[in-house]
Amino acid sequence: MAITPPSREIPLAARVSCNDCSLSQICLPLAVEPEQLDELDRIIRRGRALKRGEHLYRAADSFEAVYAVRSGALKTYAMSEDGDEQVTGFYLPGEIVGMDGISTAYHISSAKALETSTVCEIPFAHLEKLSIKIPSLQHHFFSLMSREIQEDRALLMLLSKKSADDRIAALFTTMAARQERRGLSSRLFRLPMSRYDIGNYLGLAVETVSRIFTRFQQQGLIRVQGREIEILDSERLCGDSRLQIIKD
Amino acid sequence: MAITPPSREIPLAARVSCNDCSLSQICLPLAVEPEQLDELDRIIRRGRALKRGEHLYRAADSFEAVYAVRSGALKTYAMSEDGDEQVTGFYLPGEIVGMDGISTAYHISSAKALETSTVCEIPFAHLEKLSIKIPSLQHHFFSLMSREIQEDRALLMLLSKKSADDRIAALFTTMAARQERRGLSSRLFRLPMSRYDIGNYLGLAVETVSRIFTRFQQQGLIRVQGREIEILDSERLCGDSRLQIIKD
DNA sequence: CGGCTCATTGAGTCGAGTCAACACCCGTGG
DNA sequence: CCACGGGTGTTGACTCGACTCAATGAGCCG
Repeated sequence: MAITPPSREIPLAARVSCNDCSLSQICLPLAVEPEQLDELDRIIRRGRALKRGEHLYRAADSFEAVYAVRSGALKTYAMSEDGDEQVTGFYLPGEIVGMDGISTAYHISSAKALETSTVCEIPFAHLEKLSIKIPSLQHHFFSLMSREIQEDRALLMLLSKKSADDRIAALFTTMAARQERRGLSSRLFRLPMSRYDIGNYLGLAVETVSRIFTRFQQQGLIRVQGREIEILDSERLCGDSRLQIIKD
Repeated sequence: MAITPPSREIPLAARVSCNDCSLSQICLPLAVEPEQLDELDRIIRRGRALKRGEHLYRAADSFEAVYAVRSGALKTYAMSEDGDEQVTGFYLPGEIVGMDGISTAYHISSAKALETSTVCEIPFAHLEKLSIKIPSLQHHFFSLMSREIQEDRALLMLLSKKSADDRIAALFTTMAARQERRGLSSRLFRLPMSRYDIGNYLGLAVETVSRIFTRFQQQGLIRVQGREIEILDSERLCGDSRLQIIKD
C-alpha cells in the first residue's frame, strides 16, 4: 500500500537524535543518563509523520509501541458498540501516547492526529528490555503511567460532579499548565481540537461548550478568537470552579 | 499509640505465603515462576488488618508501597479543595490498590476500608528491584497499571455521556465480572459500598441511585435486598445500556 | 461561486439534583 | 426488655441546568 518515499522526503525530525531534541527535558530521555541515551536512541523510530485526521493506531490494532509526540497534537478516543465515540485524551508534544493496550496486547482506543503531527515510535518490547538495564527508565515509565492514571482521575472528578462551567475552566487550566511545561506561554495558546472534541471529551453538548466560551468572554475571564485562547483572569477562572487540578 | 498485639492475635493471613493464597491466580504471583515466588514472598508484608472506616493511606502520605487486597473491600477517594470527596475506585480481593502516587512519590488519593479487610503490603522500591530480576513481573506490573488506565477510561466514558440508568447498569456489570474473576457467582453478590459511595462514584445523587435500584427491580432486571444484589436479566441490563464494558 | 465543516445563538423540554419527610436497621444504655 | 439515636436507605414534590432541535453565520477549499 504505502510506497517508500524517496529519502529526501524523510522529515527533518527523523534525523534528530534525542540528544538534540528540544523536548528531551520533558520526554522519555529525562530519565536516562547521557551515556545510556544512545541505547534509547537506537530503538526509537523517529519522525513518523501524520496528516490531520490520519490514525496513529486504531482500537484492536495489536499493541507494539508507545509514541512520543514531537509536533502537532493527537486525540485518543474509544468507540462504544452503538458506534458513537468518546474522546479520552489529548496529547501534545513531549507527551507519551499509546499506553493503553499494554495489558491486553492490543489497543483499546484509537489515536488520531488533530493536525499535521510527527511522533517518535518506541517499540514496547525493546523499551521493556531496556528498562531492565536502566532502572531509572523503568521507574520513569511506571511514573508516566501513574501520571496517566492521575490525570484520568482528575478528569473523572470533573465529569462526575462538576458543572459545565467547571469543566471548561478545568480544560483551560490544564491546557495552560501543559503549555507552560513545554516552556510556552500559559496565557495565550491555541486549542488544537474542535468544539465538538471538547464537548465530547468533557461530556457536554457542542452548543454548551460554545455558549460557555462566549459567556466566559463576556465575563472577562478569557478572550476567544476561534481556537485561539487568551486567559485574562486565571484567578477567577480557577477560583470560580474551585478545582484542584493536578500540578506537577 | 499502637500496642503490639500478642502473637496469637496475628491474623491467620499473616502466616500464609503467596503459594498457599487462594488469590494467587489473579494477584501478583501469577506473573512469577514458582522458583522465584520465594523472593516475592519475602518482600511482602502480609495480613495487615483494617477495621471498617480505617485508612490504609491518606492523600499526601508518602508513597511507599502498593497493596494487594486479601479480604474485605476498600474504596479510594480524592478530596477537592472545598472539602467534598470523590470516590475514584473500589478494590476487591486479589486487586492491587495504591498505584497512584508512583509519579509523585506521595499519594494523590486516600484509601479506606469499606468493611473489615486485610491487605498484603508490597514495598514499591523492593518491587521495582525485583522487577528488574524478573521481567515477567515487570511486564505484569506495567500490565496492571495499563488495566487501571483502561478501567478509568471506561468509567470516563460512562460519566461523560451515559444516563443515570446506564451508569448503574455498568456498575452491576463490572461488579459481576469481578466476582466471576474471583470464581464467585456473577449472579448473586453483595455490594460492599453504601448508596452514598455508589452515587459519589458514578456522579449521581443518592436519591437517584435509590430510585433506579427500585425501578430496575420493578422492571425485573434485578432483585435488591439492601446491599444484596441478584442479577435476574443480565441481557437486558447490558443491552438497555448498550455499554462496552472492559472484559478480560 | 457553491459546498463543505465548524461555530454560534435561540427556544423549548426533560432528566437528574435539591429539599424534605419518613422508614429501617442495629447497637447502646436505661 | 424496650426506648432512643444515628446511620443508611427510600419516596415524593419541585426546580433548574444542560440537552435537543433548528436556524444562521463564518471560514476554507475545490
